[in-house]
Amino acid sequence: MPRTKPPRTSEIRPLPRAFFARDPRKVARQLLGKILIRESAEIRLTARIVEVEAYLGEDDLAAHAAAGRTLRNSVLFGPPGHAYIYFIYGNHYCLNVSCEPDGQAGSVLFRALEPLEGVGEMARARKLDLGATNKWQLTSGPGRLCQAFGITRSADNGRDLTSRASGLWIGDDGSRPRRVTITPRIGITKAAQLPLRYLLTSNPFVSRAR
DNA sequence: ATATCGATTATCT
DNA sequence: GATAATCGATATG
Repeated sequence: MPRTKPPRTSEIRPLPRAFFARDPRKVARQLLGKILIRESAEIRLTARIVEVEAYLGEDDLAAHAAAGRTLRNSVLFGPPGHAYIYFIYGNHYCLNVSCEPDGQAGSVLFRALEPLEGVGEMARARKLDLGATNKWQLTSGPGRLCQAFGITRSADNGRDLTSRASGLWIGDDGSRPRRVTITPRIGITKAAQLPLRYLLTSNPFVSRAR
């Protein structure tokens, strides 16, 4: 059955750290249908994860971990379940969650969300006039969803996404995706053929192929 | 409808 | 100095 109404807060439980201490491909697949939550005294934003990509360890030439550990990518090599945020093209932030056990690199990139709660706030953050027709523009892309959620590297890199207390976390409301499509990753030049992009089949909130 | 391009900066060669 | 896990705008069919 379609989920048109937002889940109740009490029904959403944080994903445990063990969920992320695995192969990014498995984490990516299972993150579909989960919920990204930003909450504070002033704001509550929730959105369902509808599109992600897996980035593997140092053997994955498309991954930031490919060149080994640096100051920028150190979160990738740390404990699982933490936010790795990077700045790209002089304009945009992108959000990953670290995977694999501590010491081993790997992550999942958040590419698109389906907005649930706080749509007005997201539109304000995106500087968009919200109409029924353009709701998908809020969070259909890795840069867009970060802007909608106010995610920046300085504020959020390294944040623990398994803790409600962190104010940015990933929850499970018990829903299970109906059908999943797997395609090559988008926007990369190296290892571009690997099928590591996971999305909810026919979901209108996924990003458009570029 | 698709194609191309400029913005703007952290990071790496 | 070149590149980049992008986006939004403009040009063209």
